[in-house]
Amino acid sequence: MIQHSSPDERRPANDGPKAAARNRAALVVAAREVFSAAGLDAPLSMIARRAGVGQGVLYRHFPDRGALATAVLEENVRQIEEATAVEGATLTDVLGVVTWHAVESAAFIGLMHADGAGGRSGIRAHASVLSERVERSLRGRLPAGHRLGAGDDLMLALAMVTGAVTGPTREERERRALAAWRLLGVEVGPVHPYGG
Amino acid sequence: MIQHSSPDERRPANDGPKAAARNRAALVVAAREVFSAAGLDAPLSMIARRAGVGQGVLYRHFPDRGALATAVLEENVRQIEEATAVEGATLTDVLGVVTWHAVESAAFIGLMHADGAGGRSGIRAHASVLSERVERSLRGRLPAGHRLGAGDDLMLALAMVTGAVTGPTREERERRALAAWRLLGVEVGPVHPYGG
Amino acid sequence: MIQHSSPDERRPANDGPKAAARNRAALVVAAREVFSAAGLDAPLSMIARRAGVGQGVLYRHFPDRGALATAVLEENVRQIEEATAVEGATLTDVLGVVTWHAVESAAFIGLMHADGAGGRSGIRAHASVLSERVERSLRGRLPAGHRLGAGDDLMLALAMVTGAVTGPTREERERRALAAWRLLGVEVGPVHPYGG
Amino acid sequence: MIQHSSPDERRPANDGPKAAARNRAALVVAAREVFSAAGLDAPLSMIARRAGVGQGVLYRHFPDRGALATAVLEENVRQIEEATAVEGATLTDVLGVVTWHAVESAAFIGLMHADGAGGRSGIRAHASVLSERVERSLRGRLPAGHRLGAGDDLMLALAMVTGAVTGPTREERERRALAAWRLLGVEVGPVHPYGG
DNA sequence: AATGAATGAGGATTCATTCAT
DNA sequence: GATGAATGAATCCTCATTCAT
Repeated sequence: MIQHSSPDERRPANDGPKAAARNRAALVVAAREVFSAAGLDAPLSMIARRAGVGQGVLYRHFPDRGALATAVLEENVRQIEEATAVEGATLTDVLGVVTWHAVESAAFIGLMHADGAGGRSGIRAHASVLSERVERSLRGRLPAGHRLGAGDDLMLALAMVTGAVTGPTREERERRALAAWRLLGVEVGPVHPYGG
Repeated sequence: MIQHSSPDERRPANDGPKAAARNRAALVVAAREVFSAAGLDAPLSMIARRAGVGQGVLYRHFPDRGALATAVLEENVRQIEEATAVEGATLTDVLGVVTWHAVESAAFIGLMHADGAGGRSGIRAHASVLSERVERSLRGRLPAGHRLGAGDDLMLALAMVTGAVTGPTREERERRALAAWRLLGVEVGPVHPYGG
Repeated sequence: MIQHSSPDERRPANDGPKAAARNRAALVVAAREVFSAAGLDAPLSMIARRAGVGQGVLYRHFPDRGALATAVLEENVRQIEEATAVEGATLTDVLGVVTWHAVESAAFIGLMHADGAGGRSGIRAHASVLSERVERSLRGRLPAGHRLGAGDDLMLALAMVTGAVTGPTREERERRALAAWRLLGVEVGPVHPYGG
Repeated sequence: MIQHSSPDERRPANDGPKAAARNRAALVVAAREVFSAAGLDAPLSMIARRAGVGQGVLYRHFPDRGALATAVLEENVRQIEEATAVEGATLTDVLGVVTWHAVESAAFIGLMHADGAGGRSGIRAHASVLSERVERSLRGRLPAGHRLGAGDDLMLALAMVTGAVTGPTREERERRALAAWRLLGVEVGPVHPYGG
């Protein structure tokens, strides 16, 4: 057992427990950015640094990489559900929000549909639950007789669009996402973060 | 100086230059399998082991991970081009071959279209060349007035299909690939490795 | 995936495969010393450094801490068995060797008898096998009617002696070991590493 | 400056100074259990949690791990002294109590005799004082001419017995302790926590 | 030309300790 | 006086890469 002490070395501010919620949120934001920029394998230390917290805080809030990734997806889904809940929202409107998230979280939104090779099954498990929540949101706004109404076509189309979303810049990714929807003959509303 | 080496230390046979080509091929095969099973981040040592060669041989043939990944894609492309060269091949036939490779190399075929964030730009650079070769092959068999004839639609569609290819088993992945093509209204021939 | 390269930075000598056996032995020696001085929880990096090898070498030879500890015990047992095999060796002689190892590996020889709380069960499992080998060695030299001949008394006595072996210096530990045997009324020969 | 604190953030009751003594006692009990179950290296946070207090409280009462371990031993010694103080107590009676503690605190009672390598010298220092108190207690009840009367034999025997106390269950440990005393030819009374 | 051991940097993870509330 | 979140150093462990043989 080695003691880690060095009791006098100045210590950065400790904002106390009040910071907890703020830190968690900062971590989710940082994770979205870092995962998006550096891939799902990005060093967790990079995320902690970007969030302005110590490594320990990251681990306190998220026991592992999967929990962090899941939290980002969870946040995406929450916003999609909010958009869906808006009075009079159409499928077109909701797809705009979904597309925004696909574009923004490009690097790993695909996980929501992936369940295959490559380990990471912890993420996948929860992702499939999230996927169902997205499907429920979309299906609730799907007009009768819509061309994506049959079988799995709705989520398959979403997987196709997110799969096609690549490119170095946000603009390029959005361009590709819209082109993909067009190819599927599906109308998409303005690409927004949420509600509206 | 003291003689340390004793001539009996067994050492695997050195088959001379003949082995070189065989080793290279074994590495590409092993890489396809390992990347597919364990993701693009799989340890290179795992690939060397699976190929039955030492680590050094891997480095002799492929200076870095990207070169290896590229070699796998290169091989895919070569087979697609062969299929295209067959007298009387239709777009439908060629798409069957393309789809086979998409299904088989699911884990990283997406790289062919990706050029964005996430490092690995070495792979991306060459991948884009390969992508163009695939496009040339397909476009040569594209009937006038085909719905994917305009702009980037052809490669976008391919990106969409490969993006939708997920799932733990080969069968599931093939099912999804075919469903994706169907949703795009494109006919696909039998899903084969190459020509025929 | 992050590359760890820095291909020019001078690299310490690599003596090649020939060093493998030497390294393994150096690690066992270093482990005995370090475990003995700093306890079973000593940083493995300290052992690697003391052995003059990189961390990776340690892990190549011993996948985990338990394997290393076991290797030290294994070596102890081997020497005890050698001492037993000497023509005409008496219990008294063998106990001298056993005592030497108890004194030398004080910090963790106790593991050979411990099987209780505190995790580390990987070590314990193998240790119990080693313990049996020691018992077999001793029992083979146990005169009929010896006071430790009944039941578990032989190994219990050994546990008692090793349990009593404490102290900062080798001399102090040997003094205590001999005092403990005396208290048990058992004669012990000269305290030697092995054979004779 | 903006008011961040909202008065509704629930905060566990602060029972005032009265709680201090209760907390200290709870910590000692928790420490005995945790050290016993998880070893002397168990995380301090685990002890605080088991005691039902915050980490800070642990540090208020015990500045470091050693202080906590010492407190547990101190408590053991106090009980042994109480047992000794009983009118008419014999060595046999007192050894019963001593044995109970040896069995109960198996994991670290050995510290009382250890003073050697392996750091933790803070604990050792105080432990040696405690060791002397135990010795005084026992010696006061040692009949003239007892076989453990000479030199250090009394404490050596105790070290031997505690060193032999291993095993996963309390029963197994007690069995071994009694067998060890028997092997030393020393009679031991009923194994009890304290006095009587 | 091949083998596979060695190096060591980098990322993951755990706790001891402090401190705002 | 108590709580428990935050910090960050230390340790673990894994490979990419080199190189003696």
